[in-house]
Amino acid sequence: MQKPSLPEGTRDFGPEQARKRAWIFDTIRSVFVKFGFQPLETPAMENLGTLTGKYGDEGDQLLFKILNNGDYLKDADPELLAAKNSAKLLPQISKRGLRYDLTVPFARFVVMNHHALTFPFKRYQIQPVWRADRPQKGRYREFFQCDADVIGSDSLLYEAELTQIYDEAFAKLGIPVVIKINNRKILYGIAEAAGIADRFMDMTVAIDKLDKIGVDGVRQELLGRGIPDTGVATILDVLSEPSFQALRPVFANSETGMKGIEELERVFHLLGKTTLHNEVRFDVTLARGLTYYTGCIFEVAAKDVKMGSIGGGGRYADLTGVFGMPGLSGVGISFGADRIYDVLESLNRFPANLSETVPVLFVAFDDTTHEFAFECVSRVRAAGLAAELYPEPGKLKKQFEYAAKRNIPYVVIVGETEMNTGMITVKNQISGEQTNMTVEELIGIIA
RNA sequence: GAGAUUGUAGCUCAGCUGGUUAGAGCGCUGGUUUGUGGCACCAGAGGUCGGGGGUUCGAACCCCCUCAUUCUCCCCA
Repeated sequence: MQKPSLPEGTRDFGPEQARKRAWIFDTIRSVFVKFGFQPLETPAMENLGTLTGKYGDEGDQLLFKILNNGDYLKDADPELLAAKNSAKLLPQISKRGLRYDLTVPFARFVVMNHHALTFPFKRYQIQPVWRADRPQKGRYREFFQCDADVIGSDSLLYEAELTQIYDEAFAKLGIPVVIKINNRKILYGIAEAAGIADRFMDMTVAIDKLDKIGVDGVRQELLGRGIPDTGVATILDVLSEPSFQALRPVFANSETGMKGIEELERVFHLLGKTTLHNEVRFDVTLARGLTYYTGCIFEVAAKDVKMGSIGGGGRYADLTGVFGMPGLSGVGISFGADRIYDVLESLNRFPANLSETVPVLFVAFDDTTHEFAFECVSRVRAAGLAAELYPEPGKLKKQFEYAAKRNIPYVVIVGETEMNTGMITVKNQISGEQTNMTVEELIGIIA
């Protein structure tokens, strides 16, 4: 007899948790639908070639690979095997992997189905993704993402609308957030102004850490990455600017940087015509790791809770290009459902009524009354309402304890008297009040 | 991949510098109540002390190995 356990970084979700999670998904989905996004589902596994090379070297490391079926070593190169060369051996023993995010499978889907799609194509997708990461606070190896992406339009309207979606969804979820916006073009402009356009990636990785390691930390990081003193000075100077408008003089010689400012200007202009519940803030230090972002980038942080970002996204000018279909611009956002769950739990913001299961439980004394109770419970269900009948007639104590543990607010007692008169005894579990009535009257109460 | 942390009953945890039959609270089962849950009281079940090896007269406690957890770095939702 072995002790059962779960793989590292995965979890079961009991009834209570599953209800709360369903509420999160339903809430987010309702906002997606309101903005005209259509549902999409893709397989848990993709061909490995679809996934590799999309998330950088580090991302490839974090992909879960699926071992081929059957005699998977049959075609393996003996030399590679002997040399224990895992990297080169991999394609010979694994041709599939678990999806790492929902964006790349979406791009794959669009390329495969572009003939049947109407552009701009707006889809939402709520499914688990897997990363072979080291689990820690707010980080799991299996977690759900809720994505909304538009592909086939470069209109900045969508940047504004996706911001609205974030704002509305988090308002509905009851989580106060800050929605941070930046633009990769602005980051590139800074790199150009600092004369280190070729070290763009190094720069973004470094300044992304500002709120974590401080100005001095960023300076060390930049210098450590081999960026010259003059460049570092320019970069640190820019980081203190709270407004993207102030960057205009810096971008005097950077066409890309100016374009970034114009894009943000347009997005904020549109957002200015609506009312938002949460703060939307330009943040020059927002960089985000994924390599394919080219325009606006988003990140959502919960206020008052120490947690990594609970949402992120951005514009990618050419995501489908790697699948042989260049020129399709896309923009999307993602909600981290598992972290949102953790935030709601620590904020104690889940709606109270989520713990209620069914409104009424029928209990009986013997086989005869049990059968009559079965008729009664069926009539309640026929009226479209949820109801349960305790499986065994007999001791009331046991049946009442069951009702209490299940948080069932009404218990109907069906005995000989009730059966003969048709007047069932209905007990309100919260007030303790007990009254006789017909099944129809009960239906009226719980409806 | 690197570092730290924790692992004792179903759950949360005590368990002294190594010393007899390893404890508590909650939960669970039965009873006080064969037409009434929460409260109270009574009784009871439940533990290879994560696993393996070692030191010792003696190990939950010390040492080594191993597995797992949680957290930090890297990176990310």
